[in-house]
Amino acid sequence: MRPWREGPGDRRSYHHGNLKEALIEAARRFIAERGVGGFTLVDAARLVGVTPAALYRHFRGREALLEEVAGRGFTDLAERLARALNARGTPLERFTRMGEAYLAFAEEEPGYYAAIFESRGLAQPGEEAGCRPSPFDLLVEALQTTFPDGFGGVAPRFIALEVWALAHGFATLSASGHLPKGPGVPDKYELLRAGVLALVHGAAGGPRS
Amino acid sequence: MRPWREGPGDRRSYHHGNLKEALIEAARRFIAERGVGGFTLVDAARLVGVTPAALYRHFRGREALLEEVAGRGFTDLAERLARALNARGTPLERFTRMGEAYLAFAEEEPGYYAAIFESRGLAQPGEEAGCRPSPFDLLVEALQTTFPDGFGGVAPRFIALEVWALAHGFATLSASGHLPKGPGVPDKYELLRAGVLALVHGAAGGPRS
DNA sequence: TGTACATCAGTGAACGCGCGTTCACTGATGTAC
DNA sequence: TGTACATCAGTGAACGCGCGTTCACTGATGTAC
Repeated sequence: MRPWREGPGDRRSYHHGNLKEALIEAARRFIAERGVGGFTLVDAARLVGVTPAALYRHFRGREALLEEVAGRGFTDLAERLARALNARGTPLERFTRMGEAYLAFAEEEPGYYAAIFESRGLAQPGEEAGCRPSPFDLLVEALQTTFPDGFGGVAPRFIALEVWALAHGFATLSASGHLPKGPGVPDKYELLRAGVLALVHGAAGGPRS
Repeated sequence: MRPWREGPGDRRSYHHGNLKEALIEAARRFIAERGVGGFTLVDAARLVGVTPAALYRHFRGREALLEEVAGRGFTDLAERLARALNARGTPLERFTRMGEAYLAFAEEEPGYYAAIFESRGLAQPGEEAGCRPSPFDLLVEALQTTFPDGFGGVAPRFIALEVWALAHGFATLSASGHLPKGPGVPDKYELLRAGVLALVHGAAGGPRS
């Protein structure tokens, strides 16, 4: 976490040149370390090598910066999911990789992940129509194309909520360190894969005994 | 949220008499409203009708109070789960009620729920042996007695992690308002019930097609 | 029952700190001529 | 190419605020005699 510009003797210029992006990046890192509540404008400005007041040239305030971070995270997540879904492989393989991409995003970008759920959530892509599909929409779509025979009369949105809750559960439990770890213990990727298959097939078949 | 003792003219006595309990109660409420990070000693003291300094007669500091709240929540949750598990009904009914009790706890006691996951988690009942079983232990035990035939070679702890992640996912998504609500939409209780059944049977049977 | 006194749970004032935000300012940039 | 000037992105000092924590204190309680 080296500041963009070093100490006062070392600054490249009076103008930063890329301050808005640098502040968003700093916020993302601090939220990852300390959570949304622990994030502070003063820290972000210091990391970037700028006075706290400089921030107000680019954002209306703390809340606006957080919203911007959440927006970036939202877009990033949607892109990752879409990429996994559109990759090579059988529909089931691609669907499985989408789940892995979700967990990987939460693990690699905990700042984004926290910011997203603090503000907007996963469902609303934007107010106006014509936007890119939201992560949740992508999940519903993926379920429909991966399992064209349906789920025994159960709505895809219902299954999507199950899958999403499971993935979110593993993501948050893992982030807070509450998931057991070790050599013989299955990790969250394995757990999610098995769980999603069970949810998908269990819904179609119902109880067996 | 009326203070325990009203304004200065109205105080029952110089000594509060029940300050420790009252502070824990106040903390629980404030954490429920604003999260662990948003909880403040000053607010808790004010709600109870006492100087912030009075708190230090009963707790070493903010962190100690939070730990106490987490401990209460941990015990309360374990009791609720055990009660659901030991009630009348078939094993499956009791197991189902345990899941409902978990969601109800997270909904009715969001302060406890947040405090638990901020500090200790669900698994460790205490350092020394001979403690009451933790909520997670209860879940594993319930799975074993409810499904004595096992899960097709899958370890009960594996299934327990799946079920727990699903329940935690619904609990947190619901708490942050990210679960769709409405007349025709299934609520989290219904979702959890269906999901748990799918997880349990899906694990035993594997993919069907 | 009444008095002296130790114990202890509160008070209230003060502290140092870091926060988000504001303001008048100044240094750098880039455009017009 | 050189100069004047408008624009704008930063500075730095200051603000009011609420926080957690400390300290010497004081009022209430309960016990010993």
